[in-house]
This record gives sequence, structure tokens and C-alpha cells, in this order.
Amino acid sequence: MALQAVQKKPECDAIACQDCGLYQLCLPMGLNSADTMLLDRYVKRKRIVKRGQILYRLGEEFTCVYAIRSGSVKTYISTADGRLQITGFHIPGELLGLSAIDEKRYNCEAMALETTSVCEISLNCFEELARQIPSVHYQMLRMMSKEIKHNQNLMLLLGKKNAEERLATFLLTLSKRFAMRNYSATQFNLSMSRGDIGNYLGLAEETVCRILTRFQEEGLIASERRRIALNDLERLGSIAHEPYSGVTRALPRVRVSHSR
Amino acid sequence: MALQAVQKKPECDAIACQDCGLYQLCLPMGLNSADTMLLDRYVKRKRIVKRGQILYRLGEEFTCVYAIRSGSVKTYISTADGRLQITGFHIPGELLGLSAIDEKRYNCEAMALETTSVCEISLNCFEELARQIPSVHYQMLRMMSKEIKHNQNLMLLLGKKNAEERLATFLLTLSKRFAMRNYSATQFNLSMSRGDIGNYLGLAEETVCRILTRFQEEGLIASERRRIALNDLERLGSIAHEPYSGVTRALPRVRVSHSR
DNA sequence: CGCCCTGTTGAATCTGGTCAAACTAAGTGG
DNA sequence: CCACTTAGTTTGACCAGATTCAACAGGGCG
Repeated sequence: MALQAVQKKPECDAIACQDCGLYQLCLPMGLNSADTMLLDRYVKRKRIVKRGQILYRLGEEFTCVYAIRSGSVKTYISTADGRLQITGFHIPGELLGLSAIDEKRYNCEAMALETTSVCEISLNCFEELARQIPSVHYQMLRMMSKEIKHNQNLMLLLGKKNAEERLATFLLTLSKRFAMRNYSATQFNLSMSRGDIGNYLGLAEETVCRILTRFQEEGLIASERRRIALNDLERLGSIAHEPYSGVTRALPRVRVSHSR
Repeated sequence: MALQAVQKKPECDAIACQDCGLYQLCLPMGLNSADTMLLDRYVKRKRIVKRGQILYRLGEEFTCVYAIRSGSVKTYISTADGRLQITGFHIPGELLGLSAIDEKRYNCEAMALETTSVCEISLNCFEELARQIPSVHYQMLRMMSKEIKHNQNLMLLLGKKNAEERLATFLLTLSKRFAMRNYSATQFNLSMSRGDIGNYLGLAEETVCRILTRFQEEGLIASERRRIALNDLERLGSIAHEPYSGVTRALPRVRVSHSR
């Protein structure tokens, strides 16, 4: 039954897995080599988009999901009067576009932050894939569930955290995502501008700068332009005030908090 | 193929559909009477929770999804130091808990805002249901896709809108959801407190009050405590600055906006 | 009937935004 | 290769919207 995850050991090798984010969808299902072969057939086109180019537009017909191979992408929505809100930054190994399933139209716009290579998987192929390997459906549910959780944490950040907490949270979240993909957790470069970071976190560009300098003065980080090093994950963590995970015990005593 | 929605006319009657939110999952699939019968078998328990009682806790094992029959529920997450962020208000006909699928634990806490009646559908039953009616999977994807879109709009609100815009957006969104379920779009009562509204919108309780009074002075609404009437949907809409839908043309000229 | 919770209003404070300007890095074209 | 342009980043001064603190009013429930 698809709803119960098959938890065999994955057998496709790490290189192939890193090569294309589509594997992320199937890896946790424990595909055998045959399935992995099968998978390869469904990756139709590889596409390169340059910095600033659009991968898909808001409202455009939902035709493909995209798996990022290298580079990075931002997704954003906007008010009718033109204010943008960046809803996510996406790095290699991540899958894009799935949430368009309901309306058959992309519900955000995706723009490359740097030269980016993606796999395009057409919807038809994807459906065929799900027919061949039923637990793909379950895997899709898991990924969307993960995205919902991520978005809820972002809502907590936007609704309740102050500027310092937002920046610290942002840096640590990035760090964890890089670490998960075997990149350095303490040293990486930001493919997005200060403006983008501010936009994403609900802060002004200037505030982002000021707080980064403050972090630097306090020895928490070292940053020069896009290059950044996290020198004190510990202290950053205590600044960030991560969401409560709830595994140890019930929620802490309710403090019907106002924001901030 | 499940990914392609079956778009037959629904055949189960409206009363049954309103009776239990589970139908919402199946309605758009165009179930025939036999399937509808089948569905009934999977609704195991009905449960009544009183105001302030918890439906499920954060981190608790994912055992059931809940369909709201009557009343209303708030869901929220929190920082480790006890600040809460309400992530959603839920009204009759809506389904709760689906996003726990990834981690097999509820990723938020759900509390009744008033005396509320829900259907508990155990995961096992749900899986059995999906086995019997394959497009249930597809329907789940659609619902989660819808939730993601909703959350993104909330991120836009929290990141870029000022207090007036937030309140106007909130009232209109509620109005639309009520209208969709054949309740009045212009007159309803808020089951949540001013504090809850403020928490949800990233504002202080006092700010919510002040702006509601301002709206009332300007004749946009009439409100006395929990009872509210929207007198000028038009003008509320222009205050709200709804998200750009993207159907007519490309995104408006980029204005790399700071927040507020 | 009185207490308590929710909602409302006022005044002071402050975080973070806006505006302006300088500076740096990276292109770009002559 | 260099002057020039452009985009991105940083810092300072000032300001405004929203929060905080506080006091009070009114309903509803025990």
C-alpha cells in the first residue's frame, strides 16, 4: 500500500542521485537498479537558465516539474500592485513546481539566481512514472507535506521573530540544507542578493546589511559580499529561537503572545 | 490515471456533503452513489471537542485526519521559547492533519475555538479508502497543493502588507470561504478572539481593535464583538491588495520592494 | 451579583523602514 | 587596457507605524 512507505535501502549510487533531483523523489522509496534505469527514461530534457531568466511564470499552464541539478532558483508571488514576496530559495537536489497540481497552473514564478541547470520532467512522463512505480504518489505527498511544514516555519518567522532572529534562522536553515546535501555547513556563498534575503525575511535590504555587520562584529559570522562563513553555530542557534519541535513533551506554557 | 482528475458531476447530495468534510476530498472526483456508500463506512468516530480543547498535539503520532462537521479550529506552531503563531483557522467542510504525512507526527497543534464536531478518519481506514478509490491520492495532492498556495498568500501578507491590508485581506478571505460553503459572505461571526486574529496576522491585539474601529468609522464594516458585517466588499478589496493571480498577463513591472 | 475575560482606547516608546549618499565590484565598450 | 556604467552593498540620519504599557468598559458565566 502506497501510504505506507517502503523503507528498503536505496541502491542507486550517490553520484547519480546528486546528478538530478528527480532521484530525491524516488531515493527514499528504495528503488532497485531496474527502477532507477526506468527513472532515467523519464528525464526528458535538460535545460540551462541564466541569472535572471524565468523558469516558469505565475499562471502559466502546469506542464513540467523541475529538478535542480546545479545553481539556484528563487520563487515568488506578488500583490496586484507589484510588491513581491519571495517564497523560497531552491538549491540542487530540490524539486520545483509540484504545488501547481491543484489548479494546473504554476502558482508562483521561478527565476534563476545564477546560471542554473535543471531537468524538466513533463507531467505526462511523471504520470507514467507514477503508474509504473506506485509509491511515487506517496513520495509526492511526503514532499508536499515537507513544503507545508517549511512554509509554516516561515510564517512563524515572519509573524513572530525580530530582525536578528530572522537572519540567524535564515543562515542556519541554509546551512542545514547544504549539510544535508554534503556541502559545507559553515561556509558557502549566497547566490541571492541582500535585497532578496530581506524580501524573503520581510526586512529591508538595509536592515539585513546592518544585522550582518553586527553579527560579524560579534564574531558570529565572517562575510564579505556573497561569501559567508558561520563561525558560531551554537550562538546563532540560540539567537534564532528555532521552532519548538514537540518531540520531548507538550507545548511550553501558552503565552498568548502578541507578535515580536 | 490518477493524476488526471476525473471531472464527472458529483452525485452525492449536498446535505450529505456538508455533513462531513471527508466528502470534500471525494466530491470533486465525481463519486457515484456506490462509492459514496463506501465512503460512509470509513468514517469511524465522531468526536465533540469543546472550546479550548486540543484535537491533536504537536509531535503526537499521526493517527487520524479530521474533517470538521461544525464549529471551528485553530492550528498553531511555536518557537522553543513559547511564542505561538497561528497558522490557520478551519471551518466546517475542511480537512485537518494531512500535512503530518511526511514525519508521521502532527506538525502543529489544533485547538477548538468553540464547541466543534469532527469526524475522525483513522489512517488505516484512509489507506484502505485510497486503495478502493485510487483517485483519492490525487485528491490529497490537490488539497495539499491548495494549502501550499494558501500559505504562500499568508507569507505575502505577513511579509509585505501593512496592518490595514492584513485585516481587510483576512475579512475577505473568511468571507470567500463562507460563501463557498453557502453561508453568508457579508455577515458572520468570528469564532476567534481579537488576540487570535492579531496573532494570525502578525499584529498586536490592540492594532486589530484600532483598525476594526477605523473600518467601522469609515462604514466599511459593522462589528460588535464577535459579530461582523461587511458593508463594502468593493472597498475592502481595494484596501486588501489581493495577490496577483497572473491569469491575464505577465507579472507587473518588478518593484524590488522592501516590506511594509 | 460580582468576577473575570475580552475588547477598547490613550500615551509613550522603539524597532525597523525610508531616504540619501558613498563606496565597491564587476562588467562593457571604445 | 582603461574610462565609464551599472548593480549591489554598506552606513548614517531621520521618521513612522506598530508595539507596549496601562487603564477602563462591558458581557457573560459561575
